[in-house]
Amino acid sequence: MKWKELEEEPCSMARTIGVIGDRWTLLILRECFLRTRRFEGFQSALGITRHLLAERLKKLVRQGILRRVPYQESPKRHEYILTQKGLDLYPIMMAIVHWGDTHMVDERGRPLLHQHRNCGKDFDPVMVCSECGEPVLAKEVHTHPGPGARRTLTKKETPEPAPKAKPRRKAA
Amino acid sequence: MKWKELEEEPCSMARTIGVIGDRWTLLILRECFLRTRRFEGFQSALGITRHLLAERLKKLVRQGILRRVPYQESPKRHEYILTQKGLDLYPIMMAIVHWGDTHMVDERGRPLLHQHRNCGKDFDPVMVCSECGEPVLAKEVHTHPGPGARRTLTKKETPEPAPKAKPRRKAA
DNA sequence: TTTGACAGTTCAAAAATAGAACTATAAGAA
DNA sequence: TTCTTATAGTTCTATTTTTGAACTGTCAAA
Repeated sequence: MKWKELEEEPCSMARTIGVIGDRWTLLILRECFLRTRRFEGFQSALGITRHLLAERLKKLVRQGILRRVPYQESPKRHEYILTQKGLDLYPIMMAIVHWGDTHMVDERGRPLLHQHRNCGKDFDPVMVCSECGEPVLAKEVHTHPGPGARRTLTKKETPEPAPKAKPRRKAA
Repeated sequence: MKWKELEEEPCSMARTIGVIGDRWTLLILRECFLRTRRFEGFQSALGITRHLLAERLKKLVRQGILRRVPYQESPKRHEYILTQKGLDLYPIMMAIVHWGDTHMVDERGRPLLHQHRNCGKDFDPVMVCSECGEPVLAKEVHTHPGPGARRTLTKKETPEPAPKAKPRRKAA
């Protein structure tokens, strides 16, 4: 599977991964949410090669996640600002940070805390159900095909020549 | 920055990205949540090369995200099961899917719907504040250093030789 | 005895990334 | 005027990753 194809898969996850699913892109987006806007800012914060940075920024602009906005004439210079589509990535970023906070911290504790202006407290993100408001656990979720479905992902196009599913081995 | 170093950054996001932040790993994890457990299952569902699949599975096992469990003797065979640490990735997966559902669907609609067993309805994941229960918007969040902080990310080790920040250009 | 399922491993070729240098514009300093 | 610095890239080669395809080994069933 080529990465271009990913974006055409009938799977919202594959499509999203096709857009933001690589390490540098995720780190660039983290910087965006930390208010970095300029080429040099990204480069020095991340240590990414200038070549790759230029390429990734272009892709994010093409995808409508960042907007390239002029901030100075002669020489013309631009900064990169999150669009609404980009801002909508926030729950993904927070979910990633929260998993790291839970499973990847050392004895010193969390590197970064998040304060919710609304209530003034440091918080964790909690994923709840839009319908009943309760926290969602993986085990409580059943997936089923929606209108845009076809197959779950690539699945070799061959229509399963002979699905004979006889148990042929003794169980352990 | 090498990828090994990423995991040692004082940033929960960088550390998490070091573990799951590549395209194939995310797709493998998606398959895990769709109940795929075996090597051949992953391989045929994703079209990933066997070489990379073996490598990625090994890494996920090393990281404690998957457990390699024997399901048959002679020949010995194993399947890959999500640990609790792995199950905790669910909010990340759901956040990714939800962004795709919002921004990457075609006219046909969503490929996959998620039903919450608790309330019986198809739902969207909503990120709320653990303290006040309200949905969290990026603009309402203020980040500040926690106990494990040092710097936000790599930041060239040089301590800013001369940070003279005089405005030297006319604004646009 | 041959075939097929399963879970990998091996190896050459192609693609992506790293690292470093180079280009260009313009302001300010010497 | 010339030199240096800031910013935002581009270009080039070397290294690393990923792909694609074939190969290995165990066992069961035909």
